[in-house]
Amino acid sequence: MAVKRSGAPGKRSQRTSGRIPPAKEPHGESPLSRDRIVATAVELLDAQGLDGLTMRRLADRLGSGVMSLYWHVDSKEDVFDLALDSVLEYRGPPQGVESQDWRGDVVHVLEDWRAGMLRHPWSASLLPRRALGPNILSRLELLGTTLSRAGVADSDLNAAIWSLWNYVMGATITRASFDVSDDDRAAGQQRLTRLSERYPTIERSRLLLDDDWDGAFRKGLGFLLDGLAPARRPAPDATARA
Amino acid sequence: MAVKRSGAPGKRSQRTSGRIPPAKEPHGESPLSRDRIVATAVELLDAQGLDGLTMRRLADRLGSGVMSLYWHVDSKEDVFDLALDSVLEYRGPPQGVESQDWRGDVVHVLEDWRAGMLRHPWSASLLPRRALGPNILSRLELLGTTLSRAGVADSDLNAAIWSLWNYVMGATITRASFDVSDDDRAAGQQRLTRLSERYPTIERSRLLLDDDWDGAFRKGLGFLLDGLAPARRPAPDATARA
DNA sequence: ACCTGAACACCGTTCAAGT
DNA sequence: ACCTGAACACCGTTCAAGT
Repeated sequence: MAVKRSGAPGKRSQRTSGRIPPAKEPHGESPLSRDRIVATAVELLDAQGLDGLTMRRLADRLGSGVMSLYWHVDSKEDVFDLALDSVLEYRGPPQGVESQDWRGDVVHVLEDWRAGMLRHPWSASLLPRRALGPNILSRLELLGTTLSRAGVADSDLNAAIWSLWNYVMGATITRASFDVSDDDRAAGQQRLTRLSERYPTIERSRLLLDDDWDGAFRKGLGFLLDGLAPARRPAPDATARA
Repeated sequence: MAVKRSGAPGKRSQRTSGRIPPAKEPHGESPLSRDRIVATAVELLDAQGLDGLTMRRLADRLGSGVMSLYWHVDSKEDVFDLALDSVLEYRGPPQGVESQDWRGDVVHVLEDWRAGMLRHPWSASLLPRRALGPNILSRLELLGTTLSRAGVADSDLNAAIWSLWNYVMGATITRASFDVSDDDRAAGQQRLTRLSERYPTIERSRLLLDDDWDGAFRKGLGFLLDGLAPARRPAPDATARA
């Protein structure tokens, strides 16, 4: 029964930030560092996918021996956690402004989230398996404040947050996985057509051929937000009506 | 660039069904068969999780040499596909009845789906990575017909199906992953509390402590269905309006 | 403080045989 | 038709050393 560690700081917590780099970070044979390892891991994951990340390959790319990595990093699991969190960093939007458009705000937060994950297709499927890192927590926080400011009642807040989380994660994981090959989907639909007497409804609606992922994401999100709207407290200036 | 095969029948498609078993399937050293391999793989996955499935361990459990498996099965990937689809089998509900309660119907379909995946926690996270097997297609078909019968317009049908799919997948994957350890969530919330100035909203709402998964699932699904309701065509007997 | 190679206990799969 | 062991090219990580 593997127990997931929730991001314990690790034995040696060395932060590289705050010290001036020796003016030679770009390439060259710079010394190993936690940050460099994580950055290279992300490169490797982007290029080769989840299975492509290997401690040995990672060391190769860094021009070091495999075991050198283990000085900076606890395990391969650790590398996954760090890579994931580094990729989900969020540069907040103009937070000061009190927007009037709550729907637009929520949509923006979630589309940014989705886009961030799709830029690193391995990240979406990795995320739910891992402990929630600081960057994920701050995205959840942002979602929470946006919804709260939009007027969602406290008693509905958690359910609202999780329902949006579920929607975004489901959509993004699905999209990132299917995106591998469109031929596949076409082949799938063809198979469907051949079996149209078994799956008449989704065959008729051409469910597997619809490739407007962004549009479908927005439309479905619209449904969910429509359903969420009544959960909002009546705005101060609106007529109260249960 | 790994290409996902969409369930091609494989070189040797041998169906065991339709022949009378030699009256000794239960244990004993029955001969290897595709079905026996798949069943044992599911056992192993249930017991040890995704990483626990190994061709070598699988062969051990079956009392055979490793390479014997490869006669019945193309690869480990193949085993995953077969195990997944076998677990998602759907014994349809009383299909004949024309229910009046479209919401109840949809909720039932989706809760059954979720429950099925949670019975095999590895299945949810595996599903989106794989080609859609026949059993998944028939669940999508069932969802489609239920929505269609409920009156969802054809032009909204695909978006409605995918939004519900996204929701169910996101919820189930999240639940199946977090379920490993509750201590973790508690620890997470404690860390949150320590950092409450950074995440005040979700700290206050105790987002990470809420452990009523089933309730949250149903409530969020309620939001989504509320939003979906207007997408229905006015029922024949209702007053048409917009 | 940081890096290393040898070694261990594993993997999935190819291949050439066995019955 | 079905099963097998040896072998290959990999894994992550421990350990005992090196500087």
